[in-house]
Amino acid sequence: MSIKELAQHLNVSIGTVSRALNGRADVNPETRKRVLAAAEAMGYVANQSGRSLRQGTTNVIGFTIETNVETKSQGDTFFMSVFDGVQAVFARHKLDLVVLPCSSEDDPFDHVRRVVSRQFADGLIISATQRIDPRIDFLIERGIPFVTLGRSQSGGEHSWIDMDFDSVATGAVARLVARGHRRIALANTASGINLSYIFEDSYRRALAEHGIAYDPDIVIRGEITERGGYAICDKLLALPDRPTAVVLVNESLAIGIYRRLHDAGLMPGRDMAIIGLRQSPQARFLSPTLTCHRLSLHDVGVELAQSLLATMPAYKDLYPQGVVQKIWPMELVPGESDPPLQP
Amino acid sequence: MSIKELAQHLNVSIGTVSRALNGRADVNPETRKRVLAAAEAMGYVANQSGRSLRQGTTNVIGFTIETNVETKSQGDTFFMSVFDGVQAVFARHKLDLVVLPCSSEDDPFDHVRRVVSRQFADGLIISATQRIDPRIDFLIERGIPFVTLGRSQSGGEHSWIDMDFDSVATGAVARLVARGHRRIALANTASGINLSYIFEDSYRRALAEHGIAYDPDIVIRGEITERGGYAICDKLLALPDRPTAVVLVNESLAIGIYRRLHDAGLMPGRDMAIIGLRQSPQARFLSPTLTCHRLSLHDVGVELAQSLLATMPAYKDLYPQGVVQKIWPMELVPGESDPPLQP
DNA sequence: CACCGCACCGTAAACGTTTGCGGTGCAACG
DNA sequence: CGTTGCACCGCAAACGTTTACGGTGCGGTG
Repeated sequence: MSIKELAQHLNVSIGTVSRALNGRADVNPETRKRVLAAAEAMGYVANQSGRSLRQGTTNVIGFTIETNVETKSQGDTFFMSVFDGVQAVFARHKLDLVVLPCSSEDDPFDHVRRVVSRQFADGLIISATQRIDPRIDFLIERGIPFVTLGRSQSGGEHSWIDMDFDSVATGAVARLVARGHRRIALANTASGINLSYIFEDSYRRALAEHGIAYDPDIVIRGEITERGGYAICDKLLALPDRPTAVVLVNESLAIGIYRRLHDAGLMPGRDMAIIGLRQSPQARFLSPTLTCHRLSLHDVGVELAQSLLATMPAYKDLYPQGVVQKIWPMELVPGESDPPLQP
Repeated sequence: MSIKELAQHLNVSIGTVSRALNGRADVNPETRKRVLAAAEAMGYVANQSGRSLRQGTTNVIGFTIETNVETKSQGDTFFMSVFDGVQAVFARHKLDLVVLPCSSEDDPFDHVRRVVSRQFADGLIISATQRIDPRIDFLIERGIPFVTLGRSQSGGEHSWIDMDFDSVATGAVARLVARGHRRIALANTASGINLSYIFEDSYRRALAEHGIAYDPDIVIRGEITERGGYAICDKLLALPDRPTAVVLVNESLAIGIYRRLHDAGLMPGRDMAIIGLRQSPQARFLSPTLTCHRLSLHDVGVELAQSLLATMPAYKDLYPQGVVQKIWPMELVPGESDPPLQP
């Protein structure tokens, strides 16, 4: 079912059919109606390869994720919610979202290079940014429109959306200090993801502001999974001078930490104050409830999509915001896991 | 950087370049080496649109998922593991996996139709199969190679992989009966997903085998989320003749059920026996530990990929298994959540 | 009546590949 | 030396679009 068949069925030239379908001006309204009707009836839809060969554009946006659940995971419904927001925007422009998973055996840089050379997409959304991320320099050099979900120190000016981990870390420390805590641990991720640096820097700055000395012994890095949380809590409990509170870089850790405390006959909150990151469905159902932070991932997705379009020449007029670098606010949701310290 | 530039840089015809790169026989080993070296050096890689326009093939496999987290979908971690297995197979054949998320505002059938008409992929993996699933008939009619993750009653013969929910349901009932339970509830999903029918049928059959009457009051359907679990448990606790055990169609429910029991001053296991479905990271860290079922999602992904290739003409010789319809075993992992009933 | 402008449409080139076909040159064979 | 076979390579068509360009016919204007 090619445009040629459709054309000779209608007794017009293929040029006219193409113009009619693409909404060009110089075509008789009457014939346009005929063409549209016939296309609908015969189920014609333009071949994507032919079209993109001619126009050099695919109408596809790629979203890279990493399938390494152990170290990079963001929680169980994180990406699904973001995708939903992204699609809400793209649907209005007849753009299709495709997710390009980078397998755990593959290198993220190689992955992006392959994606680019295969010309899958007109634009890319990159997640899990590293502190030094060669993908960013590469994409800038190649002139591929892209946005990252997460900041980086790499490369030149580019659009990114990130969450306000700075405020979360400093706010959590301040809140714990106000509640009498002085020995505040940090549970961080061991991966090179930029978030881990931002989070730890802010944590250290907040400690300094409250006149608390930084103690590397209570900054533990590990897998940001339930199992990782268990292991991290294990190490904290083994310390001679046990911390009274811990700030988490990821809410999945909370599950494991709760479990480890229970196994030691201790009670989360009372025996160790805990502040988690994002209000995930699981964290919401912990007992005692986890103090964490509200965040609309759907809206993050919307913002990602709009920022990407703003960098694409074809959509510049519709989204004139230019380069956007936005830190998304996270609002603290008080729970029962960080009560005032009992002397 | 087209094949033409590469060719005139090498002083050969584009045909020769193409043949050299594609490993055809009738090309001088010496020139092939030159071509490969030059392609590598100049960073040439064949334009996908041109190639697929000519050959009618994209070397891409699509995997549809639904981002409607509330009702249908498994979470991120479920699919990430599956993707990883799928890619392990595809990588050997230079096939690329792209994930095609169906937004929560979109209809899954329309989504698949758009995917097909856009000619994104040479083959498809379809998840979240409905009991009656028009996508299956559509794909068969169009002759698109595909596999489904999940059975269905629709359409003709096609390949599918599914998990052994039958054995899980009957095994769970049998185990609970052996431990003294007679009043066994079922927490099911309210969506039209085929799994819910299979699960409930098996549950009813198992009850009958043990001479227990089916009671619709203790079969509760709702969202398969933590919140859904809370609501379902709410209903169970409100019943005049409270069940002593509950079988779950999804392990996320367990989190909410545990929470609801705690809120009522009850203890999971002791006051209500619980058997979950899959051994997820969250479920593993519940306390008391959840009795559930082990399952290698990576292997499911591998099987999905192989079964799909078996239906594609180009790979038939490598994967000669034909139509495969496989029920994947799930092995019970005993936990503390279903102890013998105390009289 | 001659001319112009305009609305509409057909023609054909171009996008980057792959591949069947034919052609060249060389070695081997009779 | 003539013929054949073979290894290798160039030529050009084809895939399905989009789009610049030119052409036709018509109504309107001078």
